[in-house]
Amino acid sequence: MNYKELADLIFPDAKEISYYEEKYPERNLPEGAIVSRFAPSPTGFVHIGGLYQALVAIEASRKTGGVFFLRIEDTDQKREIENGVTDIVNSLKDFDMAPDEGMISDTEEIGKYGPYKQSLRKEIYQAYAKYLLEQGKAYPCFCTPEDDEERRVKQENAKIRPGYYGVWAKCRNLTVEEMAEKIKNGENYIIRFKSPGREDRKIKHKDVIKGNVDFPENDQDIVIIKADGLPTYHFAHAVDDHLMRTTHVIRSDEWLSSVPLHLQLFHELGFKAPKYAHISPIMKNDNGNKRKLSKRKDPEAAVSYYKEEGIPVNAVKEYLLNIANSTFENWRRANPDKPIEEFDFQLNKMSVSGALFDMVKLLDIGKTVISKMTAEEVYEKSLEWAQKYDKELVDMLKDKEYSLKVLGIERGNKKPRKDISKWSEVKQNIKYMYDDNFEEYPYQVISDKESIEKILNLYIEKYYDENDDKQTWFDKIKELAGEMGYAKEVKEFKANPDMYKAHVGDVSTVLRVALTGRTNTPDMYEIMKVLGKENVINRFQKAIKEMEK
RNA sequence: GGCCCCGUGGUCAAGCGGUUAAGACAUCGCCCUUUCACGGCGGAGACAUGGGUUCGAUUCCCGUCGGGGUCACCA
Repeated sequence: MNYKELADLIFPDAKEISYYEEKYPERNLPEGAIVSRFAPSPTGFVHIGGLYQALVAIEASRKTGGVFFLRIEDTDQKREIENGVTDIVNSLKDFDMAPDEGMISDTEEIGKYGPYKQSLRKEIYQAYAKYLLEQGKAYPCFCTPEDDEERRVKQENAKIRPGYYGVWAKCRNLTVEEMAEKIKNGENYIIRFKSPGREDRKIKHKDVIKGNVDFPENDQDIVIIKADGLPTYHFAHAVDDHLMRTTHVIRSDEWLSSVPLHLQLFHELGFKAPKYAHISPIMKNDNGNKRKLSKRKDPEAAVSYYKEEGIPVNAVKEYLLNIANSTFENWRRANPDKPIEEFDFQLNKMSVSGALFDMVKLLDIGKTVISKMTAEEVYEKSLEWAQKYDKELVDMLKDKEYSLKVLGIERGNKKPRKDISKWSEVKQNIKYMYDDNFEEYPYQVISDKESIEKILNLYIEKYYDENDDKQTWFDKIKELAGEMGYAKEVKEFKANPDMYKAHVGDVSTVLRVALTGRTNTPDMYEIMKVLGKENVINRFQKAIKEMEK
């Protein structure tokens, strides 16, 4: 009995690896092209950190004329959730981040390097495991989970490094005959990698983001094929990223410490190792401590949150890009109207330390992004959002022509209005333009019934003319203020505060409150224009009646 | 605990041996203005700490402290 025969005994049907090497040839890509991927497990909702990684991978690959693909890492069926893959695919779509290759639905995929779902690649992993077995670089391990647990406890009690290595690697030293014997006897086993490493030796690794990092060599005989016949992450990573011809593995930095193992795996498998770029995760401040955004505690951890809140897709991407490459902000200021695709993203300029998530800043970007949109765009996007999340808004927006006017107030000029940061704010922002049943009339400086009635009546009867231009319109309000004995100019009022009870601004406020039920609104002249004469007068009359109650 | 990563204003961060230590968000004040949002101007606010190396350290080295990650038949 030799290794070859043992390998045949374990995987009798596995193909030669040359078959796969030929089936998945090196990619014919321009020099320097980055092939990267997003490789999530379908074990829960898509995390903002995942989206961040995917965005970085996309940017890196697109900027270099490479490929970005989506691989599903579903080798742990226990943790899998329903619709996991669909969620991932749709989340990427929602952010206009559909992959060039890989899964495009729960069952469909595109690209020549598939299958892109690991559970469908079982025979490939087995072929490579067999290849390792044949060379004596892997071996079957008959230790039961109980054995492993016992070992762990012993190691812990003795305060020595835990794991399956050295003298603790019991099955490592079994003879081929003993192994074959046990297998023939029907004993359960898994396949372990026979690590050639030594803990007292160092390896050097140059990470694209973290820079030079030295580690002790890996000496753990890690499991490569589990009892269910599926590979562990490490083995699948090596086989897949080799076969899919990944050039850059861009992943969360929780993987940094397994780099020695991965490098060893690539080497023993005879693969050229990819470059690694370990990204620091997005953190959150929790009572003075930094921690990862948590699925349980933080709603904003789920990408679905942004969709539900209606935070513009581009705002999220700009915010993330900003964290990824701090030069983005400067670029954006210099190029306020360019699409983000034109930004020259640099993988190696990423920050090494983890950023704290800043919702305030995100929302600020949201404001800016929305302020640059046309009324038509704002209309379409809000409607699209509303159809999913707010029927009342859908109703409001029914009259498109009118809505475009409403949303067009103070929009499209040099200093566009910046008051909406997300689609879920639209309704509150424009409600009064559709509905004149105000909960209250919060009058301010001028608040006595008599003065208000007088102002409103005078305005309707004597001053309001829907055909006035803006200057005339405002001059008339000044006149009205004068007629009431208020200061016609705010400056004058400020110069002689004792001479007047109020000023033209206070008169405007009365009109504004009567018209909109609010103290703060966009330009009132435009509001009146959009509302139209009939509405304006009706609203003022209603306000007068309201005073009499 | 071992190993690894990180540490510039509240936050994101430029800077990488000599700088008045940028900028953005947030905050405060003023200006603009019929209100708000915007815009303009200005203010306050930082190199975790102790040792080295150096003529000179935010920048380089070591320790300390602080934060994070990792040590599964999970990814």
